[in-house]
Amino acid sequence: MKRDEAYDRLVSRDIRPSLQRLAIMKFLLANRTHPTVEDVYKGLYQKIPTLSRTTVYNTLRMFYEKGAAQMITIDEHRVCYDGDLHPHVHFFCYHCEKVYDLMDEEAPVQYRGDINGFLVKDSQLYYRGICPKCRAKIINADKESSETKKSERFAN
Amino acid sequence: MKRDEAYDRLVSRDIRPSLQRLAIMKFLLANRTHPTVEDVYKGLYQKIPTLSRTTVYNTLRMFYEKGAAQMITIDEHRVCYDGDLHPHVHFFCYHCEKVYDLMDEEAPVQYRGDINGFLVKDSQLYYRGICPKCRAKIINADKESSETKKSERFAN
DNA sequence: ATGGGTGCAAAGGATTTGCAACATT
DNA sequence: AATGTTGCAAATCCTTTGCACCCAT
Repeated sequence: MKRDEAYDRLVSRDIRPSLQRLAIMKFLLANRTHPTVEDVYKGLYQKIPTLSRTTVYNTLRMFYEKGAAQMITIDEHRVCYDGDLHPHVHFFCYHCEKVYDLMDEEAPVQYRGDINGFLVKDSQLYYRGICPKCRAKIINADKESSETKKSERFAN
Repeated sequence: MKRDEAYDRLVSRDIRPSLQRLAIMKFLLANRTHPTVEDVYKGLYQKIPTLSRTTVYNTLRMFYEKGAAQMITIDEHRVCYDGDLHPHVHFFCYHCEKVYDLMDEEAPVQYRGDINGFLVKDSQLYYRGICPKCRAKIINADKESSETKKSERFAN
């Protein structure tokens, strides 16, 4: 049984466990929804009213740099983070703009180290498309209107 | 021998080959350096002085949506594009901030279609780390100074 | 007192939007 | 005429930076 996963995650990566850092890491471990900076900030500033976005930005970035979190750039508009360090595939729905895990899909590569002189430190496998919920919505929406929908902008 | 690869690429994806679109696609096919919007704009506005960034933004995005180019979000700060449609691995050096192709690496997955209800339209495999040139530079730089360098910010 | 951590306000920069002008069929 | 395309200017929004304050050692 693990005592404090967040605390351990921090100290094992040489990150001093300040109040804010612990709270942010706890949030990351409790919310496996690939939160953005804004998500983390909003989820936390009630408990920590003095929290600033700057701290969240700096802290999440540092978590990534120290290997304590994954940084996900699947969404062109904003970065999000993942406390789950196990390699897994991410799926971005460009209809609802959410990021999903595709756990069943194997993430075949997670190379580290040297590849032809390139020093690989982390890797990400991204799929993009439309999630099941949005597919269902789109089918219904299509029955009612004919205006251009986001899903239709993409080639099949 | 191919007549006009750019033209063919456009019309085959139902994109009307305007002057600007042709120029942008030509640029993409001639410059396999993963150009950003700014790169394309700067490379073209001498020949097409009236060209606007807006058009480059809109056009590159549309190329992606129509399947005429790859959109690469490996760099958190800006999107870049790739006229090469063959699946291949991209490497981002967070020292020089350039995107490289890792052609030797196989891109093992390029799934399309339905995965557990998720409709996959495109996929990207990204590696991040330090490129050969920057590794060499860093080794030399380390001999001279001891200030914190970008490469040192990342855990090993 | 010294260095690390935090937070505010401002700056920076990439991308999008609204709309008018233009081209094309 | 109608529709699609382009481009300017403004707006938006994510992220970073500079700096002062605070806290812990």
